[in-house]
Amino acid sequence: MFTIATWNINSVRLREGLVARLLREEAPDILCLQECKSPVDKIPLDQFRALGYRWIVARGQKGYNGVAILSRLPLTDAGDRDYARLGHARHVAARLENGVTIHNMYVPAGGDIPDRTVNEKFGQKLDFVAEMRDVFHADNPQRSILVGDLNIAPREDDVWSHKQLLKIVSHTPIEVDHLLSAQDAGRWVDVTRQDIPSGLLYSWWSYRARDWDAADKGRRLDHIWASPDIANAAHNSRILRPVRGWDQPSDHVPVLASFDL
DNA sequence: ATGGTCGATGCTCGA
Repeated sequence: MFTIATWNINSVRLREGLVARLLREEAPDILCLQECKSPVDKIPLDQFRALGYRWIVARGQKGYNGVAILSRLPLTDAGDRDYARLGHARHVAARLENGVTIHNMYVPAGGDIPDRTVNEKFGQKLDFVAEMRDVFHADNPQRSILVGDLNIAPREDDVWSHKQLLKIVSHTPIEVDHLLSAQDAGRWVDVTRQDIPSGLLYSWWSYRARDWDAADKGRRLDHIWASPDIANAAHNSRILRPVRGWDQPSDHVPVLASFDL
């Protein structure tokens, strides 16, 4: 059995202490981070290594994006893909000794206006997710786990108000269609919703609220998917809402799942 | 309809 966590950390250097706290308190076997906002050689790896996370696979760039996989189980670098040819560090994969492949993804946020004719970033987001669909269609994932900040909340109960968010980037019908097409192309199972089939679930709350907890205007942007051959091994999904209340928090909280493999 | 807050960078952009 192993546990995996995904967390958009919004600067791994600023929040090195929060990462260490999560590793100490939850001790996931694998932690996938997004928005590290750091070149790989400036990620503070020594503290993570000291906590037992000796295997690290990462892609980085200065100031923006960046993905990293910290693991206390041996794993090897399984490459990356430049989805939508953006030249951004938004994907990296790793392989465990049991043959399981882990994809760590950071889908573009997509800007404010949900119209690709006036907002290039929205088009890039759609293209990114469409390429995910094509890749998974061409080569159906097996013994694979996909985690990350997908920046789309697909279900009505993944947002605080379905109606009020229909024209808000992250919950527009075209984004949801794209995400579900990518999920379906790979026969991916949404592990979090397999474990927690109903009810409101959020993994992100904006910084721009006076009181994020009281307002509770969240969205489920962070996901854990599994290929169908291992999806029944998944259990014990959790979203760590209290982490949003830690000092100097990320606007995202960790999402976890366990796999009996 | 608007503005609200973060982080990295370097006096602005992306989220």
